[in-house]
Amino acid sequence: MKNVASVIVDVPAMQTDRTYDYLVPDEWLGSISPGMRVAVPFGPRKIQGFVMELKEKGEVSKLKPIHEPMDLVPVLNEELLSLGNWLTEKTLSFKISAFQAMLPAAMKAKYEKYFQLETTAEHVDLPESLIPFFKKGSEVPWKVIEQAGLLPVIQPLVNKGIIDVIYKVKAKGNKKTVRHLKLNVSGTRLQEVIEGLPPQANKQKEVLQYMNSLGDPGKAFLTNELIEGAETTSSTIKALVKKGILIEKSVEVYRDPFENRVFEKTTPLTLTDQQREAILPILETIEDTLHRTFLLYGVTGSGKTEIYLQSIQRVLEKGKEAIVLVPEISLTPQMVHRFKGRFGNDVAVLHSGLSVGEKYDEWRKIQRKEVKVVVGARSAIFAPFENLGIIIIDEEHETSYKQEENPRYHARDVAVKRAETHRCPVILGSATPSLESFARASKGVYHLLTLNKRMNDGDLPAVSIVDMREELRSGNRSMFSQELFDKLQTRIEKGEQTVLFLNRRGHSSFIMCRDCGFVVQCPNCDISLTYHRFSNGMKCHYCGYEEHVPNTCPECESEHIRYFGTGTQKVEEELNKLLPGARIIRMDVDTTSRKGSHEKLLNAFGEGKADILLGTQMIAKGLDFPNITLVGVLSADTMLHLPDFRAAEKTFQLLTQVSGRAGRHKLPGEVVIQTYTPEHYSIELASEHDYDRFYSQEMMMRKMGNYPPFYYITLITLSHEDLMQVVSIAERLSGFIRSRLSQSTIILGPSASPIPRIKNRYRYQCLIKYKREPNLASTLKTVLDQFQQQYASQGLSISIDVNPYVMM
DNA sequence: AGCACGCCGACT
DNA sequence: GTCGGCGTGCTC
Repeated sequence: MKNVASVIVDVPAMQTDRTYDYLVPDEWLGSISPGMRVAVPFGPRKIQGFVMELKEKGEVSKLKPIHEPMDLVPVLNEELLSLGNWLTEKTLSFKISAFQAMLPAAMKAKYEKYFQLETTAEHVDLPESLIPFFKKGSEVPWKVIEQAGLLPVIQPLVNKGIIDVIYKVKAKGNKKTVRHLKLNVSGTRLQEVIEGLPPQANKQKEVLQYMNSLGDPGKAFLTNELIEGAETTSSTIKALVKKGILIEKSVEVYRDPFENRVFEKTTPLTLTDQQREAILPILETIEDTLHRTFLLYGVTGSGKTEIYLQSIQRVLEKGKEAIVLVPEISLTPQMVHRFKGRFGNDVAVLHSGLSVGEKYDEWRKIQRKEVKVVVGARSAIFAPFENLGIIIIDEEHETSYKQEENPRYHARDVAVKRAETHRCPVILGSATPSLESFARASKGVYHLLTLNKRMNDGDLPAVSIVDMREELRSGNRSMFSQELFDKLQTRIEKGEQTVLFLNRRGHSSFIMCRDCGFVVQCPNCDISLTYHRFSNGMKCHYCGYEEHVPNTCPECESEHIRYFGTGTQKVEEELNKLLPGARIIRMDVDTTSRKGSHEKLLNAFGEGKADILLGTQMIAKGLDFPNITLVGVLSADTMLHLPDFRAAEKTFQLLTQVSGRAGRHKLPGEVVIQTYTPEHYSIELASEHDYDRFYSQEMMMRKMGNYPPFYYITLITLSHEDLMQVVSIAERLSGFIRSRLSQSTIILGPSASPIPRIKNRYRYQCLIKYKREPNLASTLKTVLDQFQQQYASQGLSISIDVNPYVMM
């Protein structure tokens, strides 16, 4: 009899990253299976865990029983369980973190401690101060006692066993339910029942008649529905329930984030010759149930989405399911519309704009096989489909597909892994593919599909580069070049729309003294504080530290202290000054933080309610309005100077992306790029829409620098409160790694991280570059084992990022 | 991660 | 002599 369950417990630590065995109590036998969440005792606590397998015998003799199951059906199927193990190995994360990453946040357990009065001790005299708390029941949350400052009072009682500490595992409030009411008597007996009611119960009789009059007697009513329909009150209904004539039942309902929204049904468009050529190999792969990865390289406006849609169509016809990944912010309403328009209610949407509860509901639809297509951000790659027919990753080059916390996975890798198991195609789509993917396509690892014509046969917009140094020399100190300003003005006169793009990354406003150059820094982190207008304060991006803007320079007491950098607000102000009549919509974190505001602003712009759309990264993609004829990039080079070997690639991608917003329809588009480094190849080639040349140029740079795609990289970051400690540990660590890895592997460092201190912890890092390193995984595991165990107690922490995208 | 168990300083 | 500091080690 398999009545022992091995369980991964919810304790993300090196020492607990393994299974623990528990007894399955008889009452749950048969109803607990692998992939379910269970509440288990762990030491004195009670915590959540995932059942990995059922077996006959435990590893140890004394097994504790499972406290209770937390699911009726497994939340992780066999595929996802093994995917979790794979993920753990690839990313060197804890198993529990991998499993949790695959589920909606609502499924992460919450823990609460309670004080409980021993039942046998009920008549014991409690200290007076405690009596009010235990008056209502024998359980009181730990927090309540703590806040009342009574922990010292209660402690001795706990020691004496008069009061126990109990631990509860709480599922976060997730299921939303409504009450359904049904008749409990058959239609034929109903008249009898009505007649049997007391004569004064007129209202009750009416309700029953009403329910009877509406067709089949088994029909369920919502409470509200019934109250309205039968013109009655809840007390009447309660009475009927009490008499057992009506039965009441809680039924799970979904919160529908797209409630009351009609999606116009669309039908497949006729493909262009080029599109037909591109889709053919995909359809063949679907037909033959093969795994293949395609790189769909198509210029903006070339109709990639239609290829996705028609490929999915074929997959659905074969009775299979599809996952579509889109970048976090660009999970634009427009994208959702296109999918919902084509596939209607077969689509679930999973993205960060949804509440925890809404995400849970969408996930449940997938689990219950109520949908066939999921459109979502990174984590949607774990959608619990069992019969996957295709995985699509749109804007494949986007870095948001890499998770920057444990498990540090890349959705692209997971996609390929899942597609292998399901024997289905993966489509990576982009107008500016990542170097990694394009290199793979060139080597034939991926199959390259090219769309180099725009669907409307329109030309790509003309791009002009403005050298801002020249502007400065000729006396223009504003943030708009003459050219951009002129063009902006013409658009407004003609009633056409402009998108102004401000790249704020690495350019956030900081406070600087103009006399001595002093920059206000965070006391805990080695980074300058960011100016926030609404609070007139300065905030640290990394630790949240906040202080007021000083009136005088703390260093030289000069009063010439002001903020630098260009925020969207500042641009807006200047625009208002220069073009008083222009209507501007500003999109940044401040204006889009409220739910749905992102969409609202975009809609307003689409409806022509503004002349200028001003924003940061978030407006770079998805935006597709016919009246946009001008795109301005205020400073193209801000991210070029970040300590990141992908800086040029990111700049090129962003500029290309932004330029693609102009002239997508009938009107021709123009793009103005302002920069201080016009000669940089990423800017120059972006202006010429020349991906191929950019690719070969950048490949050369990567080759010279021994960076991906020529080398794989892994970044190890150590942090510690004590500078001397990190340095010496980092030295030992790099020595150890060097001794274990092959000769051809390059190990850089240890050196201070680009941000050498965060939250008062000093940070050192080692960068490993390798082509083939079979020992890497085992070496890194050993590193974690030895160093973490050795140093965790002394406050050291180690983070390992395989294929990092953020080097800070 | 928590939590208990266990061994050394400043207090009734 | 005890209360309590947090180092060490375990949790099926």
